[in-house]
Amino acid sequence: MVRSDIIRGHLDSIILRLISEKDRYGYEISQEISLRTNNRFQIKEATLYAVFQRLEKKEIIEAYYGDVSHGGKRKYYRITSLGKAYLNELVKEWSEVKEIIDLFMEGFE
Amino acid sequence: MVRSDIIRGHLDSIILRLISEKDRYGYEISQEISLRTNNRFQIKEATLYAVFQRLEKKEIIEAYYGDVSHGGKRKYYRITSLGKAYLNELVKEWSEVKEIIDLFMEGFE
DNA sequence: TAAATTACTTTGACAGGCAGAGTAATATTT
DNA sequence: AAATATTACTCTGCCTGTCAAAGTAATTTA
Repeated sequence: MVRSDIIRGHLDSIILRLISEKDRYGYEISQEISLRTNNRFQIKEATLYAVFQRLEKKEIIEAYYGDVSHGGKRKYYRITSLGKAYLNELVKEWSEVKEIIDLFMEGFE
Repeated sequence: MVRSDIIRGHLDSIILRLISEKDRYGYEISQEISLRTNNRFQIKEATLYAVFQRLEKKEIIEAYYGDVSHGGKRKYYRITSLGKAYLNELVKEWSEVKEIIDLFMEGFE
């Protein structure tokens, strides 16, 4: 299980990337992250909804209520065009971050 | 220039890695990071010295004063054996983090 | 000798992430 | 039918890492 403070800062990217595939609601995203990472990483509820608030405020995503549910009312998020551009930047940034950290980490041992 | 909140959490790794090569002092590390990343990343002074304090408290590094300097008195840091083990973990963790984030980021566009 | 550079320290603020507690609706079990 | 589990979202208050800003001090260069 990866520490969450090491993923910190990349949550926007992960969540946006999932929403960019298709509109999704919070609980679904949480499950999807656990599934795809094989439980090596789990996002905490409080964190997830904080990310939504942040991204919505910046108009990177927008919300609407779904009609069906198997529990509490689902709030779906879709990515805006601003969000798409932002995600694009984040993806580029990620490859730069990898390069930079690898500069130091590679060739160890 | 990479945002520092995206590097956040990896500073311990970067700094420890540099100290593990040889004993180093703060100002030197700061210069070395700028140099190796070609100024794509610069560590802020306040941050650097906060990292030292944190790592020293956890006995991951230890300090001693150097004799020569070209300015203020140099405080050198060396990595402890505990620190070596810790760095080992961090390096492993980094490759896991890369894998996980790539799970989401790859195949975009 | 004044200014620039090298070198370290401290304080207070901010932002992201989290534990914990709570609300609500639907599904399952008893 | 009632109790319990699951699905689904929200809010408050705390913790930690990073940083801007300001300061101290010694050495080098102009």
